[in-house]
Amino acid sequence: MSIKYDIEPASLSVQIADAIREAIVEGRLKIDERLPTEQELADRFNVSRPTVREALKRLAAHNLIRSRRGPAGGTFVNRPSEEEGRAELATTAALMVSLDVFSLPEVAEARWQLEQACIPLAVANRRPAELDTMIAEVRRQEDPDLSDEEFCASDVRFHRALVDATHNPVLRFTLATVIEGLQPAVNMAVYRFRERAPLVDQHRRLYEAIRDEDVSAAIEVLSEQMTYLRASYDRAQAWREGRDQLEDTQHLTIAGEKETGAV
Amino acid sequence: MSIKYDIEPASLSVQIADAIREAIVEGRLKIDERLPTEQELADRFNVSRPTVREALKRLAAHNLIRSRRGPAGGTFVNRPSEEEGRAELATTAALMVSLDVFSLPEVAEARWQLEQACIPLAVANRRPAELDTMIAEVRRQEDPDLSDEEFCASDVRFHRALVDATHNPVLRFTLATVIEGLQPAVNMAVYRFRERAPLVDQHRRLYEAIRDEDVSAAIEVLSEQMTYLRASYDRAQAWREGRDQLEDTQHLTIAGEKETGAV
DNA sequence: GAACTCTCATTTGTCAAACAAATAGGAGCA
DNA sequence: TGCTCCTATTTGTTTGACAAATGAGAGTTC
Repeated sequence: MSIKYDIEPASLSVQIADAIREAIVEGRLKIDERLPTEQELADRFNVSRPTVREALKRLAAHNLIRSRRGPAGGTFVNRPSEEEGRAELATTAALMVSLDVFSLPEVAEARWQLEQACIPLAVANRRPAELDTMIAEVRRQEDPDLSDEEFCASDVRFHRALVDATHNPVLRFTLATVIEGLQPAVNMAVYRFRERAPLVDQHRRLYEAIRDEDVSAAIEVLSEQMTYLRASYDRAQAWREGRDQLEDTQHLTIAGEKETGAV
Repeated sequence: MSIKYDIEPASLSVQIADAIREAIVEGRLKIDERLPTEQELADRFNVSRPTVREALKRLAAHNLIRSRRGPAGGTFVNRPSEEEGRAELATTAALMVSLDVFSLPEVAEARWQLEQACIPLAVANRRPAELDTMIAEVRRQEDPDLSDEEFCASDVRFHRALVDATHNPVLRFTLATVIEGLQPAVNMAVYRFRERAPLVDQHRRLYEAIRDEDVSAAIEVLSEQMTYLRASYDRAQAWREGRDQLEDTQHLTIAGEKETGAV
């Protein structure tokens, strides 16, 4: 299969997208610089405008470019922000776990090890802002009226604050995969199979350990939480596999498939 | 800025892409299932075929779909593979470091902590295959005739084998960001500022520690390597910042911008 | 009857020309 | 000077068409 991709040339829109992408990565197109107009690009590459537009949409899908209409408009090179990159990592990861590429216990083990790796730096570099966020989320999680969705979201924010406390952008970036991508999807898959109280208690103790600069205590709490979660994950994973047996063959209906009318 | 995105509706191609993406994620479109033809989609969404195609290209950019021509052709939902997901993470990360979103010392610190996190699992789960790969790469790195590019590539393969040894797909997936994305770019940025011999020696001792199931020794070697690299990174970072001062304003020339002739 | 070749219908890939919509800048005017 | 309106530019979208790939079936030959 991969051989086929080598011998037969990629479609024109792919070639053009790659060429522009390369120009951006190598710095020939600088950040915030304006690209030629679509018509000019079409002329230069000897293709039609729709083909150029397909290429640009490929790049836009990765947030490499932005477009504006009007005389001062055009297509511009986007400055890659850490935030947008994190979002892309997160959606990629969420897709994979939602389509069962990863099993829940695997996610649990990975998250455990990765968050553990953050503890020493978090203890060393944490600032009041992150501590405030953590304890605020703990208090929110203690509210029994909190919806399941909000509890899961708060859980994610708590763990993100832990990673933020390292004050290392690369760690924050990399762990977006598990914290903002995998964990939300996992949370929604398992929230029926666990209790809130133990988690909140663990969060509070984790906060206290970070606050008191006690690395080993923090690691201990984290291990405890992951041991607890692993049991829930096992139950949820079993349920997931059972569910797959009797999945109903839903007919294809794509959302938004209707009269858009006001075109 | 974000407000603007909320009030003004996204372009049609974005709306359609999101709708189809949602259908995939929610399972209404199953893996390897065939989507309606482009003309059918255009009719259903009440848009033209080029608009549908732009939407499909957005999804294709994320490897969510594939297309084939012919009677049995069409557009199909891709099974997301761990490998493709890793590639996407890696390219995203490589883009960010090549455009100076991250500083080299930050990358060093993150990589150190993250690889450390892999050591316990690697020691517990390593198999002969990974050990063989590691020692093979060490031997290759000892060859003084090896080109700089090949040495850097071997370095990446060695560290990837370390992560592979954990036999945890989520860890392998997540660390692709640093191992396959950041590290190659960093290597090319710093290879002039370090010696090979210490690195190869460290790699050999790291291999031996993993082989002998000695966690603390492995972590020790890793710390040593990161301490050594940090100095190189600092020098390279200083050079990078100096280079930015006098960057020449290259004129825009996009590669492949020529007569494609055989269209 | 089996196997081979050829034609054909289907579907994506690409092109061409046009209109719609947004918008910045300038002409005209008070 | 400052306001309004017009206009040119550029992306967004439509329509219609042709090119290229390719699987399936008809027809032919052994």
